[in-house]
Amino acid sequence: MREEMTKPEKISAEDHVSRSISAARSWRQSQPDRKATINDIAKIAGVSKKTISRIINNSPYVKNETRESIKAIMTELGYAPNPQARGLNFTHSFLIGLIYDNPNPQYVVTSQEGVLDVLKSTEYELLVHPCDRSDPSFIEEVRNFIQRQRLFGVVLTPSVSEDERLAEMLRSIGCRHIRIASVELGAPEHMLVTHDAVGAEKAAQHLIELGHEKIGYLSGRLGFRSSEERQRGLERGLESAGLKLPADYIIEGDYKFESGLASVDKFFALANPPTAVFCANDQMAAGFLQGLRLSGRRAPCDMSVVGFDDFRVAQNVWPRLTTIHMPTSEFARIAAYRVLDTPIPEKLTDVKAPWLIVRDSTDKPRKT
Amino acid sequence: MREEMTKPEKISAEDHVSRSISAARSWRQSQPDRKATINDIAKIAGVSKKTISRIINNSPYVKNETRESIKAIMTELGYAPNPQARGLNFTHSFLIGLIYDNPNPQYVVTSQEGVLDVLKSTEYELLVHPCDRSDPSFIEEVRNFIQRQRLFGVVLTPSVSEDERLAEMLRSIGCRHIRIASVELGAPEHMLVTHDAVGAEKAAQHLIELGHEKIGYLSGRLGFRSSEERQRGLERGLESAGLKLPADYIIEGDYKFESGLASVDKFFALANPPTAVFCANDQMAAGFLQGLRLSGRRAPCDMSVVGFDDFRVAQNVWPRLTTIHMPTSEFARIAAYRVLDTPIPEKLTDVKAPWLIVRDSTDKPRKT
DNA sequence: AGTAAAATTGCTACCGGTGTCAAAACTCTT
DNA sequence: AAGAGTTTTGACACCGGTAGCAATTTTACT
Repeated sequence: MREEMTKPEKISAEDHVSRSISAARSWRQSQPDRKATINDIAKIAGVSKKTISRIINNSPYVKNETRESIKAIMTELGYAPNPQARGLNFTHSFLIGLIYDNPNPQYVVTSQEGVLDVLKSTEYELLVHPCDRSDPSFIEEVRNFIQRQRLFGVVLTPSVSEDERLAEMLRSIGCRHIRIASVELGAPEHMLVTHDAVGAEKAAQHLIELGHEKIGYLSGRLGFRSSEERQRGLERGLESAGLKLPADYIIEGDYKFESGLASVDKFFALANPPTAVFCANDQMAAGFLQGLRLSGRRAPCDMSVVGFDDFRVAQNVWPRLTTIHMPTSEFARIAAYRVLDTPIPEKLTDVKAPWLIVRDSTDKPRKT
Repeated sequence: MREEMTKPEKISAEDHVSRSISAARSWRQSQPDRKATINDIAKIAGVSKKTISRIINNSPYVKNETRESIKAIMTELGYAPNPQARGLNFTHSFLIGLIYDNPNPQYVVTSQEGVLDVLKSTEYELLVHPCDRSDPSFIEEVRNFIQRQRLFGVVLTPSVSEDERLAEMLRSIGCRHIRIASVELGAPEHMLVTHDAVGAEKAAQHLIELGHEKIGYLSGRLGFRSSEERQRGLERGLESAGLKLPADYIIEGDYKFESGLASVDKFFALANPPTAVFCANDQMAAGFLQGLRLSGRRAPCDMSVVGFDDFRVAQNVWPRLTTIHMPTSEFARIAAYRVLDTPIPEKLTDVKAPWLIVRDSTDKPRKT
């Protein structure tokens, strides 16, 4: 198309690219098992480091032709910039932390993989960091971790996410953070609210629709916001049907299977036992089902049981649990996007409060 | 003790230290929210960077007095060297990778925390990396991950640990690695063998001692070494009692709950069903128990069931599972020590093959 | 005290990138 | 063809560390 003299110094863009590629190939010949650095790429392309750097960082100030041939070289050599070296200039590394103290492996793995899924298409990596809130130096310990690694930001899951001192520390050292929690505890820009109460309310409604009027609550660990919120939601649901949650219908659990099992006797020791129990999580509900069986009873005929979380256990017990589905993975993804300050994809923008999944552990109360 | 003139230039070591500390304090005054770097420490201590570096790296060529006062400054300022900057000089970062594709969250979390527990007292951090062996570019993907992050080393858990192409790639790029696997697959210096067959043999012995002679096997996913090994162990146990595992007593599962559930009908469809079933993992055993119940049967009276792993689910089902305890966390720790090339603490040196845990899902066969 | 050996310490370059700012190479006008 | 404005590019210092080797101080010994 274009009319050009075939002067040696006037070569087309394609030629430029293929010339670069062959330069890259011959470099690889001479340096078989060394990974290319920015300097190598610069040398091969015959430009300065800075220009390569511009391409790494998507600077617009690079001629298209130059960009093409450099990119060709990078592809040819499988070049990837060293994140450590990059992080050295910025004040942070390209690492995100996932800070958790949740004892439920399913929860941990689900959140973890949610975050990882988002990071996969970025230059960031995930550092996992379990912690122990009961350790007096735990704040210090987390701070050291963050500062040593120059973390870009962290995602906090319940129940560490509920810790105000931790949040304050993060604020004070200027570390980006998103707290996944059942309710808004602090500055909204750092919160990702899972609205446990709304989920619990749906559990209540479901039981009420089935005809239950005497509904008990098996709580999670004392002092955990999630447990309080789930109770609050239950109460709200009962209230809007003109019902109440009497104090003796609340049995204290600790989110573990055993406490669910043990609670059965406590509920049935009541003068007027409930006909349905809402458990603060699936683990306890599974324990509850087992406790029922141990005492010669069965769900749902002797007692309706509702769980919370909808982890795999909910489908692995018999009867399979009616439960509240918590979109844990989705929340983790959203948290990751927000930590990175990246727009949240449409698919996730309407992730909402947890919802009800009806299975086999709930039915009408026996004596209507 | 020592006789000394109180010349001004002769000050005691303690003075030196306290002088350094107050210098550090006043530095912090002037730079309230900046983290100290090696340069700051050097300036405060009045020595060169290199000397600080020597202390960071435990070089013996530093006078004790100097060391003390510099250490005091570091402690006072909470100084920690930037691992990125350090990694830039070495050919690797201070990051360890945990590469997994195990779908069992309990397994993942247990291994992960085992490794983390070891890394806690080191300068290394853990990068988790789930992967998908069915993805054709998975080797490439893992290689990119390792090379981009300049990982110091990786721990591989089953079943990625069984992948020979992956192991070959790691060898070729010179990345330290330990493969946790049920049997020795490659160079022993890279293997950590869990001896699943030995565990399975114990399961067989247990059932045989109870009087079972017709023992079935519910396999894990086809092509997984762990499943093959567990079968091999079972067969070995049977053989040494003069028994055999007939081909139709082997039902194919996939390690998931559902396949355990579904297998019940298959076993009972046999002309001469077994009186006991050894399941390749607890998940399937839990499913098997559920399947029994669904078909109106019960363990252990209608069928004895043995699992493998001893994860929490084993205690959460009813009847609680007799199973083979796999010391997953301990193996993960050992792998971590070996990747770091650190001596393995005594407590772990005698971690051995998995062992039997007898609970409620096994008993004598009904008709003796 | 003088000197060699040993113990400390610092200088300088470098790891693989990025920021600043000025220089060079193009446009477009006139 | 020169001048002015834009677009590209590069030189250089620097991020926070480490390595090699030379320089300095201390110690031991005559």
